[in-house]
Amino acid sequence: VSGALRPLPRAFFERDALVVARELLGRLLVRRAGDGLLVARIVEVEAYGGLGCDPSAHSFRGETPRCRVMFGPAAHAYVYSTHQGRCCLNVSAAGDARGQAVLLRAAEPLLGEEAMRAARLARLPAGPTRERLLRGGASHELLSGPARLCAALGIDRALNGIDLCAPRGPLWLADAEPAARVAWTPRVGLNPKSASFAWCWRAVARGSRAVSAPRGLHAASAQPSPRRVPRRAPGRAPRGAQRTLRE
DNA sequence: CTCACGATCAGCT
DNA sequence: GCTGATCGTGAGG
Repeated sequence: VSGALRPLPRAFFERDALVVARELLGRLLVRRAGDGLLVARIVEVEAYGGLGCDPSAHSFRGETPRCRVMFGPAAHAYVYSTHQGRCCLNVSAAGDARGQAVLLRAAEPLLGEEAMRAARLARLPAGPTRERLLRGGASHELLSGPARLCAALGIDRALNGIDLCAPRGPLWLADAEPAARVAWTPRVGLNPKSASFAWCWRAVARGSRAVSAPRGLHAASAQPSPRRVPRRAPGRAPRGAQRTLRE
């Protein structure tokens, strides 16, 4: 981690959500925590296409109190709550009231890993996952999921609506080398028979161990014109499983 | 690694 | 009421 960690300019986010998603891979998420900073490298995102265009976007049917931020200016935090009091963080995109946003799904800890671990542990019940994190291993699991990422960085709905370009704000995105290799996949956890399964809205940085595991149905039947690509991490043996990926 | 299951919550129709 | 932009467990490969 080097450089000034200044917020990316609003113009970065005033583009189509798919472009913003791609550009965000490899960039830094920075959280002010007390005296210090927590910094993580973004490795998995999902674009949400917005009003009338993306059936699984909260904004698909128009503005509601919950998704209001998606219709506002770009580069604002849309934090919504999901099961069990968990939260997910999005960044509003486009800024032209199309209702677009990008969900931050996974990241790698770069600075303040122990504080992130402590924040995760504070919410974890006794069990094998708690034991893993207590033993200091599994750092790739710390931020590997949208709600895990929020828990580790202390992001909750108190941050909903904040401007992520504010100079001394609690949360922002900073420049870094963009991810070199990117793969697009369908969204996690939706039905392969649904029409929207053909769309690849999810982007991951290839080779990162912190990418959240596929849940629910497998991506192997993605359309259109899927290409089967063996997934491998640098320096590791190829894994047995194959996933359908589109460049 | 994968899958199936269920906890128990806000938002919406 | 019903439905998830989820996560952790536990069993199986």
